[in-house]
Order: sequence, then structure tokens, then C-alpha cells
Amino acid sequence: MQEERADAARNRKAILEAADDLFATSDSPSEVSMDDIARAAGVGKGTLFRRFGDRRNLIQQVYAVRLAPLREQIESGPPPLGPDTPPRERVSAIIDAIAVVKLDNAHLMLALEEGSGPTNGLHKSPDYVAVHGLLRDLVASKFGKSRASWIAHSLLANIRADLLGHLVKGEGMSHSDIRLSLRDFVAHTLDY
Amino acid sequence: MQEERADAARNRKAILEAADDLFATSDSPSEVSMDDIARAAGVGKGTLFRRFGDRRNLIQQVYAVRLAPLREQIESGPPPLGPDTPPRERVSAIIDAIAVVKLDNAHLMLALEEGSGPTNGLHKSPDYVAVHGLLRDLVASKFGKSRASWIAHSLLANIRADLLGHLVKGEGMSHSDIRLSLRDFVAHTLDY
DNA sequence: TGACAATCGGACCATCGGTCCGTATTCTGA
DNA sequence: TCAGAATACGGACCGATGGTCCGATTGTCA
Repeated sequence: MQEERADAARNRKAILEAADDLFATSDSPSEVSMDDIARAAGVGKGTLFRRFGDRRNLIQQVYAVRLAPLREQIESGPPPLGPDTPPRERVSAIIDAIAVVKLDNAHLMLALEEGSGPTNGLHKSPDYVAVHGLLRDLVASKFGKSRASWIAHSLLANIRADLLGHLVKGEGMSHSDIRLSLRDFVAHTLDY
Repeated sequence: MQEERADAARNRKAILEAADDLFATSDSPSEVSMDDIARAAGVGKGTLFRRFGDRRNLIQQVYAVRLAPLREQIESGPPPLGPDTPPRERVSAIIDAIAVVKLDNAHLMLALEEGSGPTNGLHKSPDYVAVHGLLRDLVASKFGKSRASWIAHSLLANIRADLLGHLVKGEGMSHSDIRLSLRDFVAHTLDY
């Protein structure tokens, strides 16, 4: 892999920032077109697509930036998110942390989960697979292996972006209401 | 409201059938265009859109037809789905029945939930609201009122079309595997 | 049967994601 | 420092899609 040219790097950054900003300030992610992003970034459309391939990938990159801190915390941070945490607490902390990120970045997360498209696949995305796998392993000792997988899916289903968005905008729940209810639910799911 | 003209009625039926068939036989709902449906129904595009307004509504109508039997069972059928059923069992039966419908009509259900679009809203669709409300009321006596709402969302989150689709196609679970796991989960959620 | 209203149908439109290629910029190494 | 190769740029362009419009057609009712 060659070194990235200076203008290329500059443009990549500009695109990422423009996209992040546009998604964050628009009502619905689908209202943000690739042309919009290119224009906002002061870049040609060709550049945008050469860098990121397609819309889905661009969204994922933006998402990855926002998610990096959490990912790092989980992979190698201190308790309660890091590896040196008893499974039960760690699962709870991870679910809560993901919920917080999604609540704080509702727009982006919606864009990602909405990405659907033909060859759909929230459940096939690397991020989902990774966190599902982690959760599954964490609860596997307590529940059976197959049950563990189900439980992991179930926990994640409760913090899908559109559901959280509905709870906030449609039912007027506050972020802390949601986190509290979620905590109860997780506790009830994990503790016999 | 005037009587519907004969040709109008005929065309509505043709469109509904064509759409149902196309969604059922295509891999991904988004591969089925409105032109495809119009052509398959032997009808002009204008007719299609005058009858159904937009894509989302058409899909919902098709969905409504498929769902009618279940809806009727729940509203006025015999136990375990109908009103003369103890809440606990009724909830369980309803969740199972919905799961079965979704598993049997994966394509259509995907089309519906994917419908997303700008003014998104699985959680705002009449069907979701109705079933959520029913479940909420059914569990309200046992749990608090606000917890009841959360639990209803949670139960429904576990039987979302894309999740079920992933379990089948991505993890190779059989329909009965899924129903069994789901039964366990519902039981665990509802029984202390 | 005639005449009016409702319906039909497909050409047409705007927009979107994505591609292409002539031009401009950056890098290299002598 | 500079020339030439390599790479990136950008916007015109493309095919497809959801949705609209309006002259032609068909059903209805007296």
C-alpha cells in the first residue's frame, strides 16, 4: 500500500467531517444525498466515490470514527467496560454504553441501520457481529451456548436506533428514563 | 364515498395480487420496482399510484391482506389468541403467532420494515401501534404501566423481520428452533 | 343510446447513487 | 530545481426509480 497523497488525505478528512455534520443536522438520513455531502465538503462527486466506494461504506466510516472511543474502552479499557470486569457487569455496562452512544448520535445510527438496501444486513455488519459475539461469549457460561446467542440478539434488539428514537421522539422518554428501564430489563434478562 | 367502478375494483385486485406475488418470489423487496408491479398487474403506472398513493402504502395494503386472518383471530377469535384468554397465555400466543406469520412471509415483512424512507416509522405504523398497545395493556396488570410499555416493545423487538431473517438465513436456525427459543424468552420475560 | 364523469395508461419529470475520463496536482529522483 | 510519471480531481453523464400529468378510454345511468 502506497502512501496517501496530501490532497487525498485532506479530502478524505473534509468528506468525513461534512458527512458527519450533515447527518447530524438533518432530520432524516435519507434526506442527505451524496451530492450534498460532496458539495458540503467542497469536493467533486467522483472524489467522494473513489474514496469511499459507496454510500453504505461512507456511513460506516463516519460511524467508525464516532464509535472508536467506545470500541477502545471495551477492547482494552478499565472496568466496567474493559476485559477486567466480571461478565455480568460488563454486559450491563456495554449495553448501557452502546445505548448512550446511539442516543447521543441518533441521526448517524439511524443512517447506518437504515442503510438496508438490497444486500441488506445490520446483522451482517462487522460491528454487529463483533458485539454480538462478545456478548454471546460473556453470557455463555451462565446460559447454554445457543441460548447465549439468542440473549445477545435480544439485548441488542432493545437498543436499536429506531426503537430508541421512537422512545425519545414518539413517547417522550428522557435519556435517563430509557437507561433506567434498560438497566432493569438487562438485569431481569441476565439474573434468574 | 361513491361506489367503486368495476374496472377500478378489478385493477385494485390485480395489483394487490401481482405485488404479493412479486414480493414473495424476489430475493429482496427493494428489487421489486413499482414499474414491475404495474407491468405484472397489466396496468398502467398511473393507475397503480392513483389507487395506492405511494409505495409504502401499497406494501401496507398487501401486508394487511396477509395479516387479516391473524388480526381477526386476535380481535374476536377463540383462545389462545382471542379475548377470552388469560393475559399471560394470550401474550405468549400472540407473539408466537406473529413470529409464524413473519417467518412464513419473510419477503413481505422485510419489505414493510425496510420501507423506512424519509418519514420513517415502523414504530408509528398503525399495526405496530395497535399490537404494542394490546400487549402493553395485557401485561400492565402484572408490571407497572411504564414497564409494561417497555416490555411490549421488547417482545416485539425480538420478532422483527430482519432479525428473524438473519436467524434463519444467517445462523441456520429452523422455524421450530426459533419458536422454541422465543417461547423461552417470552416466558422468562413474563414470569418472575 | 348518448353524454358525462371517473378511470386508465404510459410518456414524462426530478432525483439519486454511481461511473468515466480529460485535466490538474502531487510526488520523485537526478 | 525541474521534468515527467503517477495519482487524484471533479463534474458531465448514465440508468433506474418513485411519482405526476393529461389526453384517450371506459363504465354508468337516464
